[in-house]
Amino acid sequence: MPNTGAPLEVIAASLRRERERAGLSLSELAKRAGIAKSTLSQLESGSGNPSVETLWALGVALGVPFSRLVDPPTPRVRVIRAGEGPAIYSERAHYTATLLASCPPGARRDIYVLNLEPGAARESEPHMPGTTEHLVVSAGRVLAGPREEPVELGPGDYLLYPGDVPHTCQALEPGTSAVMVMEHV
Amino acid sequence: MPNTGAPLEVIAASLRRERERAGLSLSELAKRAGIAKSTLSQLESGSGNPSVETLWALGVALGVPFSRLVDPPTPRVRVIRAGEGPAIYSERAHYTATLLASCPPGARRDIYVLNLEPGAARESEPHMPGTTEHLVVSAGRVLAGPREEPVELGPGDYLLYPGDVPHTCQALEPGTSAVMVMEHV
DNA sequence: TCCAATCGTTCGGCTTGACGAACACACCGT
DNA sequence: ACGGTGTGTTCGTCAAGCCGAACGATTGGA
Repeated sequence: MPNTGAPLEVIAASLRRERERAGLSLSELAKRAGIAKSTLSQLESGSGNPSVETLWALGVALGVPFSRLVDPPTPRVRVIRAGEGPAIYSERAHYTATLLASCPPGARRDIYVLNLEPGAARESEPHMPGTTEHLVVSAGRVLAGPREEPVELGPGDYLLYPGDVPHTCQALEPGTSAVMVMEHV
Repeated sequence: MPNTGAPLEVIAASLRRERERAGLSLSELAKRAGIAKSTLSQLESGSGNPSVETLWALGVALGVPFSRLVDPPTPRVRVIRAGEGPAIYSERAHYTATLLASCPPGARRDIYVLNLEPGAARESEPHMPGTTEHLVVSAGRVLAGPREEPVELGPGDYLLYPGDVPHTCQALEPGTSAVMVMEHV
């Protein structure tokens, strides 16, 4: 469920936050971005519906990526011990996925720790279009990737593959574990 | 270097790409998004400078996050074997960071594999404001986190901490390795 | 005290994005 | 052949974003 919240208030808040963090005055930022300071004033006050070019110029002048202005910020510190955290089991494939960092507003990726045992492969149907998966093996050996062209990986190996096509993930040794970053770009 | 390329052509291309992927006609999408199809037509043709509300409505109707429309897409499959790939060394701290997936347009995260040996801690100065770091330990033990409140982690443990304040990372056992996701939200 | 500079706000104007209707075109069933 | 429905386009009108200037408020120095 992307696009949470009303964009205009978020933009207003983000704009003011980023500007103050940069230590710029409203006038100074407006000058650097090449827009009228009246425009910026109205934007920060929540009134107004900026065009993309205006927002873009502000993002450049602030030195922050565009999306920082339209998505709210993120939390602070968190620890999830091994074995803790929300886990997803699959008895069919001896498969455990622990969700470490779900996709909060402002991010577009999930981070999992996978614990796999040899046996039936975990066959995944396509996810949301545009998804890509990053896999880094911590221990053991896995056979993973697109269903037509899987790749065998060992400890330290890294694999990038599209998540919006059928793909597979299978342990080749006991005690296999890996880190997966699922990206919803 | 955020915000590459002119936004309007990117938006035009993204809009058409996402619409065709969703199997929607221009008229149908316009109706679902609650905007005039003439507006959408001009947007996809590259002319026009849409307001945020317009783009937002289109993002919702397409079921894609806002930023997908303003940033270009991503590649396909890649493998980086353990020991390969661009590595960053630090003889002071017995520290090796291998960049697996840099931050291409469309993504806002870097993925590293860290190989650490006990010794001097790696002290990091703050990165770009808004950066957060995710750390998953593969083997060994590490002491990492904000400089004032570091956390000790073992295999499978996960840690989230802000990257825009001073932080540290130190191996407590030989042969320590971890996966780090540096996020530039 | 007074002046100058900077802050952020508010007020007419010009420009432009968004809308709806009309348009040409392609396809399908009658 | 002929309506009928779908596509995506172009045109004129209206509303709104953006701009520049003027404004009151605050600060610091002469």
